Amino acid sequence: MTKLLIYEDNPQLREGLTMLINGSEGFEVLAAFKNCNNVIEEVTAWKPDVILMDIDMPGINGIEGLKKIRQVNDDVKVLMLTVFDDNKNVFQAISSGANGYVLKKTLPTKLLEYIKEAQSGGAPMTASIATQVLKMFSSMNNEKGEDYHLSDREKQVLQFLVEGYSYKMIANEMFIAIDTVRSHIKKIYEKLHVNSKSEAVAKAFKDRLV
Amino acid sequence: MTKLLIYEDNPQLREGLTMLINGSEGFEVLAAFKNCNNVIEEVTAWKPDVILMDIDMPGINGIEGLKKIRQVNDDVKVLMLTVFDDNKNVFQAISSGANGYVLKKTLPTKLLEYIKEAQSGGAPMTASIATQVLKMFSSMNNEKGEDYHLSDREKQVLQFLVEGYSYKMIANEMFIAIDTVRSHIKKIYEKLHVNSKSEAVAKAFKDRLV
DNA sequence: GCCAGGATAACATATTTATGCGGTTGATTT
DNA sequence: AAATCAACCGCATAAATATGTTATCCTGGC
Repeated sequence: MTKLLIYEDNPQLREGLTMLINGSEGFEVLAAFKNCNNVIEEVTAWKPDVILMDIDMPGINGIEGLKKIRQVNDDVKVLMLTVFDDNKNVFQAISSGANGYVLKKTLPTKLLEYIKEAQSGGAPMTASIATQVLKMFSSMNNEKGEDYHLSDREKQVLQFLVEGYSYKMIANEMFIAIDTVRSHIKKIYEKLHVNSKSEAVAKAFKDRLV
Repeated sequence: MTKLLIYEDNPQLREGLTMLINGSEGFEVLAAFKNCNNVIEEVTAWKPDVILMDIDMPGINGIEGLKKIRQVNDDVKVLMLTVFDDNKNVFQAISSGANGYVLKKTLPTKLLEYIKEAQSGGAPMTASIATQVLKMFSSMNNEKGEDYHLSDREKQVLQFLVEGYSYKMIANEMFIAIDTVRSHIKKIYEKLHVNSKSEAVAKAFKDRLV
């Protein structure tokens, strides 16, 4: 028997979800709340297997509710519900420890599948969410920004800078004179539009040149 | 009609997949190959909607095959198949432009669902894969490393360093003497175990202190 | 054959940074 | 009351960095 808690501010949807789930074999809604004001106490008292958490709630929103839950319980599976599939929320929910992220419009029978999937350690996501997650992922390390037209040698020097090498050390590593290192670095600064080592390093990280 | 290509070195599985898919309403396997040696030519010639790509193949493996495909075609949906759900492959596949990632053991009917999902722009993943993806994600930005015990003021100074400010500018911004800035920075270096501005900046990025 | 651009190098100079030492003050803890 | 610690400030010195200018060599493209 899968025991659930529901957090959803819309009364119709809250009731609807409760009815749907309670009417299904193997599921039981322990309680349903309209806000997260006492989420910690409620979760510790009821000890549910899975929590359905609406994201868009007045007062304490779903993400904050999720964070509160994770302060006291890492085991309960939390399935985020939302009408929007906007980027920011997905990312935040995931990094805050959500176990799944489903759109409200995908409700009817699939939801029960998702709940089971979450309970058994999976990470259910509706297709559109999964796509977003993959996009974020692949955009995160996409092809080391080839945009500044750094020459091979300049890229090499920048790499050393990022690793904290001094000019002298770089000259040694690359078997060139320190003055040549200077020349390269000056060129790099021009191309990156910076004027100090640490700015160059910061830019390298930000633009994933390294 | 969804048109597919299959890349799978195991003859039994290759045949089995072809049979299964061809026997299903609305799907057609254009061809099935046992390696990726001519993947570019094959894909351009057949123009499939979806490609099933085994990861663990001798010679050119599935990831490399995927990369080759992406050199010439960004539209075709590529669904990776594997027996293992090891971390490295998942990550590589995703960043190389895979549209989905499913375990071979989840084959029978679900696979057809996954294919349809991929074709319609979704990102089908088996539960265990999705879990991994989420884990990677959340491990990537977990709780701005509060581990170095930087004081509030030190964090502030570090922030300025990251933004490329010189000591003098920091002193101005913070309404303190430049010597105080020095003191703070020295303390920061001790705590971060570095000994230059750029190293501190690099560490700040790496450990997500900023 | 000429030209652009990358890689190399040298020299000079001003500024910034790193490091050592010293100190005062005020808030918090023990 | 003593101890601790963050925040503040000063002075001195050596090293590293930033900036400018100039020049050679080599390579690939027009």
